[in-house]
Amino acid sequence: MDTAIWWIRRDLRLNDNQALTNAVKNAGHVIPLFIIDPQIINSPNMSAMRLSFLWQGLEKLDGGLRALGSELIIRRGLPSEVLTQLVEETDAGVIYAEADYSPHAMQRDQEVADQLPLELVGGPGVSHPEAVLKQDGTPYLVYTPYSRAWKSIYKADLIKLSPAPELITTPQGIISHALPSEKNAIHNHAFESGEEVAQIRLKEFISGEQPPISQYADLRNRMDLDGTARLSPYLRFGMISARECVSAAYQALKEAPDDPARKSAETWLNELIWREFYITILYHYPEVLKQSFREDLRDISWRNDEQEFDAWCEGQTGYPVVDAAMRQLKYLGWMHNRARMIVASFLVKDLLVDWRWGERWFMQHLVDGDPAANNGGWQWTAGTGMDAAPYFRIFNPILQGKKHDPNGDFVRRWVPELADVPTKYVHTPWMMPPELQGQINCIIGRDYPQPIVDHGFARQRALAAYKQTN
DNA sequence: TGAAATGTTGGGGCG
DNA sequence: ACGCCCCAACATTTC
Repeated sequence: MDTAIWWIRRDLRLNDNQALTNAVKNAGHVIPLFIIDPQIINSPNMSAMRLSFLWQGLEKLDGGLRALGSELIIRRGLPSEVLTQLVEETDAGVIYAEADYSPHAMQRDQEVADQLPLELVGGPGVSHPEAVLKQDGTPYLVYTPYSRAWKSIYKADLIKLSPAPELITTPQGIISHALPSEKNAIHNHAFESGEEVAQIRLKEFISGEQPPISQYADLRNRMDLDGTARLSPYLRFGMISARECVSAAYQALKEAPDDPARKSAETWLNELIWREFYITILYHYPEVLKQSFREDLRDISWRNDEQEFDAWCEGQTGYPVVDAAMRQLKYLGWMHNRARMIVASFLVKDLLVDWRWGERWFMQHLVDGDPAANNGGWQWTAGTGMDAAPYFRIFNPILQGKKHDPNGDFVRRWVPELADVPTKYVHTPWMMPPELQGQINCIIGRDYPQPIVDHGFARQRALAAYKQTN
């Protein structure tokens, strides 16, 4: 077996890459291949920013490969056809790829495996979806027991990272297609693509440079601060491995036995395990992409008002925190985790819009957009998922703003109309006395919208709508 | 990884 | 000195 194809999908990295490691170990020649699958690229759920992030990530990967004596081969087409063709061309004896458990990927890989020697190794998370199960062999549906079982299986000393290869030998003269010409159309300053950036970000986060991990538990909910790791886009494309992140979390836990730091490391580890939980759920229950997990909540009479949905999308609801977050999403292709919960609760509960509308909008805009985590998050907020928030848990956008953006800096940054609103009114600008509105040249209803719905009223309406299905 | 409604307690003003 | 009321602060229940 002299030639192996390393089929790259969501593992754009050289470090701790089991597919790559296997290929290098078991074959003299390795062909790193990325297939531009028109089905994925042209999907209505694709985001322009996510695509740009991908193209730029591929360029970075190509650079890394060239430093090791190799290069990235790019082909366009249906994966099974492209691979058949390339195997014929190069006489490759095996294809290594990192497993991907989303329904679309599983079907694609099955088609390939039916015709070609495909070896799936590793995966998007630390755990295999079949590995963490209850005594009776069925998947956990509640997070806490799941995480307990997860931690008892994947202990710190079990996670051994494999270093990047020192040399990759790739046959010369294999035809590679160019990346699309619009690949550099969007440059995201908040999330520069590539494995190198991801590595730096993880190290800074752990060592406590910019957002100190020792205060993560306290600061992670502050929308006005950079209290989170901001690694989600890199995890989404495997520019850093989940194993490396978990390993780093364990390390931080070991080195910080006292409280603020210890609790922070534990909290971050749990966030990573939430990711594993949702990957596992989607693997066992792929139908959650189509409908609510809970059967008793499948026929809520959503209002689905298109105008209100548009106002939500564009950050024009009149609730400053909601609008700031939605504009942050559009601008950065990323939203703070706390903000995701707030805007999701607002859409689903206050506006009574089907959670799937919000799920789709997020997929169309998030650089880190991933079906498992995104669906899990939306079903959690809507109360329709497993171990979800109870239906009566309705976020108050004003209180959430005051609590998690206490000075209003997050609002002022993303909603410039409100830049001069004093902190007292920054989360309730419609309460400003008319004189003040004139003074700062921010007339509510003219320069910034009135709230499109009264939260108190909307809350009652949501409770009634959810109760009706029970 | 909520918020609102309702219940309880205790200090202080006051007749 | 006493009972009464008010209400903030906190606790519990409910959605």
